[in-house]
Amino acid sequence: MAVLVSISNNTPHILTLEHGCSFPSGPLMVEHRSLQKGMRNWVEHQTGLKLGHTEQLYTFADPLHGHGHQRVQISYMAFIRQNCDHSLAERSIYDYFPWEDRRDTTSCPLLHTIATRLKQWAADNTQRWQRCTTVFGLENHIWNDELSLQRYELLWEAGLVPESSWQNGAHLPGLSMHRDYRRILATALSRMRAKIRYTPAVFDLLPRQFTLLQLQQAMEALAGCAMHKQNFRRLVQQQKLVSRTAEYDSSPQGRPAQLYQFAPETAEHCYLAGAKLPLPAIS
Amino acid sequence: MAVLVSISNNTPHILTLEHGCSFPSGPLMVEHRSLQKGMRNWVEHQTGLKLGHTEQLYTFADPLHGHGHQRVQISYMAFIRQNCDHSLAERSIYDYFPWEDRRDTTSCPLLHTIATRLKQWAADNTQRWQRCTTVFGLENHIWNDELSLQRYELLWEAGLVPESSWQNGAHLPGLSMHRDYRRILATALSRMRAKIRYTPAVFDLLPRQFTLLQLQQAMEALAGCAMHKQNFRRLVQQQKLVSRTAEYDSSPQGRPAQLYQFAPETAEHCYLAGAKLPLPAIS
DNA sequence: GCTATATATACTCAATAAGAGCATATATAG
DNA sequence: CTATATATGCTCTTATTGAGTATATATAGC
Repeated sequence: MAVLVSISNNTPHILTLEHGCSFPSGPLMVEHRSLQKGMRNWVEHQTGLKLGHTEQLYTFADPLHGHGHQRVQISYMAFIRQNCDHSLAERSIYDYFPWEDRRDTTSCPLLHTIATRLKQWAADNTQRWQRCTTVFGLENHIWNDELSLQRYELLWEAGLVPESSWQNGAHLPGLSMHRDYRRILATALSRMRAKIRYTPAVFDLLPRQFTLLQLQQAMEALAGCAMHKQNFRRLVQQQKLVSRTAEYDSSPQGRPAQLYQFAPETAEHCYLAGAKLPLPAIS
Repeated sequence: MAVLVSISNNTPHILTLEHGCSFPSGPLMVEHRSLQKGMRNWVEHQTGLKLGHTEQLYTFADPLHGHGHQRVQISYMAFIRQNCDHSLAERSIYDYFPWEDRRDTTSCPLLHTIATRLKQWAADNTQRWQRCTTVFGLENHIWNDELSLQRYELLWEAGLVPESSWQNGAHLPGLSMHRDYRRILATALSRMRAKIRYTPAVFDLLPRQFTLLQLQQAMEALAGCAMHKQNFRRLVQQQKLVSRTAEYDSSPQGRPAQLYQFAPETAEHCYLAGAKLPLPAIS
């Protein structure tokens, strides 16, 4: 099972089947040297895509409906370069987790709803409310973009998503998926946010040549929060992550942006985090 | 397959079988609700141990010797509280990776050896040498404790460990394991170093009550580098991670240290990194 | 009681790194 | 010439962190 991630319209998307309800998947092939090679192989056959940065997410027992059997599912996450052709349906990751996109924070009504309903759920259980505040960055806590899985699990426990068996009252907006696939997606989101921060994995999502603004917007799209332009560029250029090319972007308007390319000298490690815009604490 | 980690003698240890060459392992049980539950179950049956922080490491295809078949191996890492009784043989993690223990950096001859041999291997391949310097913190790079897997893989590629098929000349000191289990162990080391930094997982390795020095020494043991005492305490107490108990350590000599316990209010997230002692760059 | 020892604390200080703002340069379309 | 959108340069404040100095506290042994 593969969570295939790409960026379009400045938003992270996944490639889905069954109207956005499941991921492409394939068989465990014995003849391949490794499981990852096998996965690359069937993804390529199904979609014709070349995969960039790839990592294993999680292996779990998938109860086959109807039978008393279980099947082992191994989930992967892989990055796909922008503007690649394929036949699968793209969905925005934030269609599944609207609360994870905080790029536009000018009054975020959804988070208010969540806070209110979580407070109802926590009631007078202070430890439970403590968890809510740290995970959702409420009160005087700060929002941590890598806690997307914990947030989803908290909403699940609180019965605010349709997947919860004891779901009571209106659930939150956001597309659902089959089985516990939305949980896998939350895991993938958390992983990709961690990965782009400390490794040059973003460059596998961008075209070979890109403007610094495109790079920043890709980071913002994945992290789900806006960044300070000057500080971001300071960070990128200090680390010599990119080198300028001779070409310029043929943008419709304004000064043409210089095109850059990834300079893979520092391939193992980098730091692309900081430079955030102020995220007002929501109480 | 489970990498069971505990701390004794201020050093991280793993529980092993076959003279330190393999990990305890058990069957995939269909009747359990999740794979992790199943793993906990057979570990408990084999060893009688209660597991603390547990996470899945990696799933891989294990070629069964002799047959043309493969088997799927799911590896886990789990923490075990100090002073627990069990029947398995303990081995220091640093018996397998001597270069990963940098707590005593007063002239480290092994890293000099590694640097020399890697330089021979890199020869005039500058990109290769670049990788060596970033991963091993050579020249003006800093040592990153979480890159233990990359370091092992680099040594493997360079033919400096006995597992490399093209291993040429004398290999580095350090115990080996069956199959590619030492690679799994390197993954586990990297993961545990990352985990203790951002979560309160260390507390699953310590006794319920511990002194701040014990806590620091546990962190140092896992991270493989020494820390600055005052700064470490500042960090721990700023975050209110621990609360003092009424009791004191009955130490043989010196002022008795106060015993603390984990204060799980901040259960989801914390930061226990900094406060390192200077690590001289080795060139 | 004095000393050696090992711990526990209290501060200070300098060097970065990070967040945030202001200003200006540059190119294009209309 | 102007509106627009981008690309840069520079400053300033604040928080964090690495590192050092000094001192307080309790115990065991003499």
